[in-house]
Amino acid sequence: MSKAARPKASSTKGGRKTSLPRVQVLFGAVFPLGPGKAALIEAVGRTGSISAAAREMGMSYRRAWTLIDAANRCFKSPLVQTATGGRGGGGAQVTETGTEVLRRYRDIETKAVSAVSREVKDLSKFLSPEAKR
Amino acid sequence: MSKAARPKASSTKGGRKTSLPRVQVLFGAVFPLGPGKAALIEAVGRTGSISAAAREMGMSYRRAWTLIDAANRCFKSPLVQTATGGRGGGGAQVTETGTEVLRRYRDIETKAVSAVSREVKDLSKFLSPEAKR
DNA sequence: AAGCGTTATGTTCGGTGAAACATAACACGC
DNA sequence: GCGTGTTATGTTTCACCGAACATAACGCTT
Repeated sequence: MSKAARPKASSTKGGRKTSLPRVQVLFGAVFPLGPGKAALIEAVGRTGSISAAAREMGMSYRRAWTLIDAANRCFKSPLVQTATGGRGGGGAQVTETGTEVLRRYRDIETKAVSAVSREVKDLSKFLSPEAKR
Repeated sequence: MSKAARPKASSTKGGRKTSLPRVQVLFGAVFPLGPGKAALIEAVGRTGSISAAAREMGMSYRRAWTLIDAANRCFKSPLVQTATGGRGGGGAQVTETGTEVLRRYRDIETKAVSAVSREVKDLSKFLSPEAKR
C-alpha cells in the first residue's frame, strides 16, 4: 500500500491527537485483509469505479485493480463487481458479499482496537521519541 | 520474517485444528511489533544468544540481528542487551524493559485475539477454499 | 599465544513488489 | 462511426528485502 493510500492512523479527539493502533487481522498466511484494502473497497463503493477510488486514495489504477482482483479471488464470491464499457466507460460496485465482508471486518477492527486501546497506549510510553513519530 | 520463522498460527485444541488469527498491532506507521519479533526476542531470552535464537527460528543471524537492532532503537531503552567476547564468545539477554514490553505485547495479543476470535472464524467462512489453505 | 563462539558489519545477488508508462477491449452517448 | 472513460493487461524500471557469504573485533578458556 502506498504511504498516501494508508488510512489515517490518527484521529483528533478533544483537541488532543490520539494515535490509534492499526490492527491487522491475518487469516492463515494468505490474505491479509487490513485497513488498506478495506478502505479501497469502501472507496469503490462510494465512487462507483476502481479508477476514482484509486485516485481518491492516491494510488495507481494498476495497483488498485491488482488489490481488488486479489481480494475477489480470495473469497468465495467477489467483493467487487466490475463492468467494462457503457455509460461513463464502465464502473465497479461492491457486491452483497462485499458489503457483508466489509461490515464484518470493520466490526472485528472496532472490537480489536477497543479491546487493546488502553494497553497499546500504555505500551507506547516505552517507545523512543523518534519512534513515536 | 522467513516462513520457517513464523510462529505457528494454528493450535490443536481438542483434536480439531483451529487456526488463530494473527493480530498485528502497528504503532503509528513506524515499528510493527508482531508475532515474529516477539518470538525472536523470546528465543533470545531462552537461549541467551542471538545466534542460537536465529538458528532456533530458522533465520539467518544477520536478519535476527537486524530485527533486534531495529527493535532496540525503537524503544527508549534496548530490549536486548548484548556482549561480545568472553565465555562462549559472548551472548545476549533480554533486559528488564524487554521482558516488560514482551509481557505487555503478549497481553495485547491475547486480548485482541480473544476479542475477535469468533468474528474472525465467522468471516473465514466467506473465504474461498484455496484461500483458506 | 591459540582457539573458540559470538557479536557486528560489509558486500553481493536474486526475488519481489511498486511505479510508470503503454495499449487493447468494451459499450454507451453523440 | 467516433469519442469517451473505464476495465483489463502487458512491459519496463527501480527500490527494497532477504539470503548467502565473508570478515573483523572481542574476551574468555586453554
